[in-house]
Amino acid sequence: MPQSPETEDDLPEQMRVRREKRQRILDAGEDPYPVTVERTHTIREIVESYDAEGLGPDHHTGVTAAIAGRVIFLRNTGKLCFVRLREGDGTEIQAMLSLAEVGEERLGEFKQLVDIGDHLQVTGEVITSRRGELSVMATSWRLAAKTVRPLPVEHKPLSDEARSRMRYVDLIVRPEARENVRVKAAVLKSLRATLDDRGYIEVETPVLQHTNGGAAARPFDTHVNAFDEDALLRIALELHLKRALVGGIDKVYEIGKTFRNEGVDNTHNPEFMMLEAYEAYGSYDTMAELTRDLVVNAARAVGKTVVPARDGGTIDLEAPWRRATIHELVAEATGADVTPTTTEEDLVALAERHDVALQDHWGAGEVLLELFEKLVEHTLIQPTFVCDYPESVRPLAKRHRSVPGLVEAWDLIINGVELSPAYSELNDPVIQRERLEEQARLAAAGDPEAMDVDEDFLRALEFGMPPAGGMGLGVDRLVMLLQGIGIREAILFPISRRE
RNA sequence: GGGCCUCUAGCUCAAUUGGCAGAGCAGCGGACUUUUAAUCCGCGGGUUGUGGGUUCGAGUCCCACGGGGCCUACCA
Repeated sequence: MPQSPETEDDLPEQMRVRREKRQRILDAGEDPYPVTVERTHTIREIVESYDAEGLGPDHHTGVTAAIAGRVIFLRNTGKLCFVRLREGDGTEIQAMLSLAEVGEERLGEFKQLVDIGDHLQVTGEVITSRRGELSVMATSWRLAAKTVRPLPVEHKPLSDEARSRMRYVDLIVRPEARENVRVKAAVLKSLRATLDDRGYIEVETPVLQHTNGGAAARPFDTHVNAFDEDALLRIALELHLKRALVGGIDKVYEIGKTFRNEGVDNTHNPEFMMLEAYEAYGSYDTMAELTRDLVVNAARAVGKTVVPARDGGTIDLEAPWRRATIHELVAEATGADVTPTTTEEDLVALAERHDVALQDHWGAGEVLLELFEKLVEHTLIQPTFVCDYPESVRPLAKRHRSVPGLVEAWDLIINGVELSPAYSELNDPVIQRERLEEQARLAAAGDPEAMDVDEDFLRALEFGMPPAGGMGLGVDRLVMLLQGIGIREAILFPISRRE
């Protein structure tokens, strides 16, 4: 835990010692935090250039290198010191400091002043040690940046709390933490590449909004001082990307943060990365193909096309994906006959038989959705497109081309978790207004997640939005799936309470 | 929101029935020119989350508050 002691005397012993070392360096006329240090090679360049086994032990390459990295291991023996340096990508190399090469004074200072955790620069010949390990035999050393706080023990895992609160420390001591960062970057790069290859245009749209819309969620409140107006943080990207569609950006996507002022648990963080893509003249069928490509390409990009499932099995993302209607899935799970014409009364009775609690104001659509979420969703381990929802639970989707009462929408479930929704997008401004006004009635009745009537969005639709397919994808959840980790590991700096 | 668990040295964890607060790593001093979580000798390091209470005596028991976790509920 960070501390702010009143005086130096209050510092924990190890911090006091390290501060004293910093001061001693200053007193000796050296800079413990130089602007820059000499660096002729990255550690990676050296490690990749030499094959220590091929060279054999005690080999001298005759090549002099200046390298820098964080001290992660230190062995101060009498006249020969060993120090393991690591650079940001995780590459490590050993440096050796001998009495013969650096002299008694500098060797003594090294032992006195350098700690595990410091950033250190050494210059010397690239050699192999007597044990055959690729090393730099230093002729000089210099601190690149002094570390005044002791690092945690490398061999014991940090507590979960310390991991997420002090990710900077987690990244130093845990390779998986570093890997998660790089995997997420690779996933983002792959998502963009898949979309860019198909001719999609990336845009950015406002985070600060006047109305709540695009999803069912509680927003964060904020305030715009310049207008003295209250505002909201967006819960989805949808309504602005559709405005872009109206304007003729026929294939459009955005990757960005969205914010939902709701629960925090192992699959929910209040701010999270969302991808949404819209394609003019597409439909939820073309979005299914796109989504599968996005997920499979991302999986290939990080070399994880077969991932562990939470039921102990595995998921082969390259295998065929199932497609089933929500009615079929609920029927399958309950053994009851469930179809789009099943009455609300029968659905309520079915919920009672399966101990699914309902809310009074729900209609048939909400009851069906609740049955699905409580009885089916967590059982869908292999990738499944859950299709064709009741109109009332998907207010932004277009009516089904052949089944009355349904809309063309699907949810992709993998490993029991919703990863991606998609619609054939509603573009009739009259019906859209009716649906949003119904949402506004729910909001007025106290539903904190209901959407507002976004008059500007409706005005845009009135100018004509082409028929379109649209999809969304939770980027953090894709990383969770590929890495088999929770959301607090998939997000570099997840939310936590003020300390 | 409800229930259960947890918070002790820089880190990870011990501490019997309420009876001197400990270990490993890390740190400090010493030895060691080939170490890999070195080894050996010696030494420091604590407001036991915070505030109350019970008690001759509290890390331990009670109350309140705070942080974290799990389950549950809610929330796509």
